[in-house]
Amino acid sequence: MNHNLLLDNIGKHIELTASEEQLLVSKFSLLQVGRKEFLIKQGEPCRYIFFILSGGIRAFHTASDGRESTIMFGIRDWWITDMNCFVNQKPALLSLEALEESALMCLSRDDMEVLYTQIPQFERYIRILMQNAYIREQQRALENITYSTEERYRRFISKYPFISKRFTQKQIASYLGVTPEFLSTVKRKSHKS
Amino acid sequence: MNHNLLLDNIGKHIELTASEEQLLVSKFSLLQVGRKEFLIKQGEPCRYIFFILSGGIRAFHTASDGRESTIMFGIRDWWITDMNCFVNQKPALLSLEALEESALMCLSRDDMEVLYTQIPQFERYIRILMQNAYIREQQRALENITYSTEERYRRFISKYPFISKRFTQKQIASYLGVTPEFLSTVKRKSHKS
DNA sequence: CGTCTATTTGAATGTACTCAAAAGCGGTGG
DNA sequence: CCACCGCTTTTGAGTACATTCAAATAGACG
Repeated sequence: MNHNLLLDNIGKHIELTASEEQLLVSKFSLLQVGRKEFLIKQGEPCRYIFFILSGGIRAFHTASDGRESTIMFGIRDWWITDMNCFVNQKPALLSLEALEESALMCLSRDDMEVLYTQIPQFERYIRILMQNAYIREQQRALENITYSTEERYRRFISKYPFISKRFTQKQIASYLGVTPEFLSTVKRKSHKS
Repeated sequence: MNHNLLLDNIGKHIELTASEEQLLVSKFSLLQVGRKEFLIKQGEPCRYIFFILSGGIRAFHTASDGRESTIMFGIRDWWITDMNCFVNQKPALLSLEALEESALMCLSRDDMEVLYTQIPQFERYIRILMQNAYIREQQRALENITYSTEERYRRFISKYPFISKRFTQKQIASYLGVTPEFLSTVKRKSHKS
């Protein structure tokens, strides 16, 4: 079933009864998207949070001059959304684009609130998720201001080997905050040493 | 009382009964520190999460070459800790230093777990805090890779006017990830335009 | 197979850092 | 309360890092 991966993920952090599992699963719907389709478009409302069953998703921001900054990559077993817009009901600052054929479980904000109230353990699960997300992002901010581009590239590929294999240099460059041309020369110099 | 500010902060997000408030408050202890004292030292364990009643705290990382990267500033009505180390019981990656005389409410990890279990609403409160912290840090990562130093400086002082008045240029530079010398020239050019 | 996009490479330019020295400012002790 | 000391801030010259623009090559997709 589609729900197994989701329930396994949740089961790593909390325990649910069979009826709670049933309620939880009933609030999700399945979405299949193809390459280059968008889950969320910058400027539009963002109604769902997504759990990725398969495929690959990129979350990015487009500045007024057209430059893209990649905020995160999502693959199997990861959650993804524009959290600020999802939680605070604002127009999205991010776009979410499928980089491959992808399958997702979608949960609306209203249903999420229902789950918080009816399954207190679900709120614990999400607390832990948010906590880990916060720790990760703070770590990223630290690395951004502390390390050189070369070191940040090395750390990225060693921390997310799956991602660095499946996504392009250009996308990784926009995650690191450098141009693809510069990342190319950094890699060349890095190999020589 | 010392607890009022804390209970007011919590009360913005959830409602507690009188007995829950009493239990909650009983788990906190008061700590007063002077200028230049440390709450946490990098490399040592980090047992507490702190709620700031008054004063100012800086969280920073020191790299092997001695450079400091400021991760966050904390003032009255804010929570602060090295979350990764507090949650996962690892040696701290950050130091927390008082920049002024400060008063704090301290909560240990074990007591926090007790509160999660005994007061489900407290877990909701922390879920919301973690959610907001995640959103803020993601926003910061976005701004770091998208905007120029001048723009990031402008955004910082307009978002945190209190902080930019109370803390030094050097500290703000280390938060933005540039040298104090460069921040100085950026400010000069920014004024002229 | 052809087209479109990603990647590499190089030259010129701009951004940010290092090092050094002078000026400003705040805290502390006398 | 003032003077000194230490640290922060400013300023400038030289250097290293990173971008822009352009063109050639290589890969991916239909």
